Amino acid sequence: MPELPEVEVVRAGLAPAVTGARIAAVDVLDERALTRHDAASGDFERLTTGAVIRAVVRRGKFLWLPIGEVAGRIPGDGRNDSRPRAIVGHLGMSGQMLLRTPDHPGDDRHARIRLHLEHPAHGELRVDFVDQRTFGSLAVDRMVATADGEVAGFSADVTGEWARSVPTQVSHIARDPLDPAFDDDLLFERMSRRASGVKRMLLDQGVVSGIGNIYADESLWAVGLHGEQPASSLSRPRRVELLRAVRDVLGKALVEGGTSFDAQYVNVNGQSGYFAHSLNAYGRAGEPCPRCGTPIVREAFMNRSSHRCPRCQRLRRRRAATAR
DNA sequence: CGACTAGCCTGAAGGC
DNA sequence: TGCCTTCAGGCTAGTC
Repeated sequence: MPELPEVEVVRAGLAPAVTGARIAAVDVLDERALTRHDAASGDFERLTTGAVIRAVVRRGKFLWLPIGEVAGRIPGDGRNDSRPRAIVGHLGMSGQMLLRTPDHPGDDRHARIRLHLEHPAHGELRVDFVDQRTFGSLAVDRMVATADGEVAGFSADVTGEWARSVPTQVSHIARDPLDPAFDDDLLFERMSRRASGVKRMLLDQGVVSGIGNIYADESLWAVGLHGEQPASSLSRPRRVELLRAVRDVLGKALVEGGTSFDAQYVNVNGQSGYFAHSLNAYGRAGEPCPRCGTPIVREAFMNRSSHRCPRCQRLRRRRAATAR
């Protein structure tokens, strides 16, 4: 469930608590949480233990924590590679980053990885990576300079030496629509070359990141577009409209998620339904469209579901294609 | 290169 | 009561 707004809530909650903290110890409780960690680069525990967390950064649905040296020691493999590293995290479907006190009972059935931290101001604390369905993961990764030279993602501090670097695992992920460096014209241009449906494109993290099934459906509902409408068939004004809707939907969800956020408990499971009460199409099959009253329909799409209003969101075929 | 799909995974919910 | 199927869906790797 976590899409851009939920991941940003996690980032914003985590950042003040862990920035500047030293990783005193690491418990890997389930190796499956390290599926994206390249074992050849070194042992996850060894690469992280002793490191200091410099920031918490997000691009789309990816989070990363740049880590640096502490007390004269550079955590690493000793191969004298000075490129900075980061702990990269993806929450997958059910991942959570739970901020806890060190004495919190360790009875979490789905706790996969624990980071025991020492913060100069806040003392000892713990970050538990909890993930029921194990689609999420943590990894240590090298950082590379961003292709456009701009700040890599969203964080409070954009002046650190890591600010214009992105983990290699995230380098192929496009910027998200709320990123100040997002290139609107580049997106519109790429749409011209997309014969596939506009929803498929919205979900392609290499084109525009941060959007999942929920906010894709909501954005398409907002502008009255059918998800199977070929991206290349949209006029420029329609593309502009769609991007504006995406930003609006993500932004509103962010505000709502942010207001219901409890700093002591970073929950991204969607259980508290950050945005659930303001959904217009997603998950509302059979219920009246808030705009026209026609029942919302649910349709199979890419091994999941699409929700749309059959009246407001019609497929508009080109005249040439339907000529009889 | 773009387009598209299988597979990864667990727990809740519904049918019989 | 209990077994079975379906559903949730982000991402990667692979084919065409």
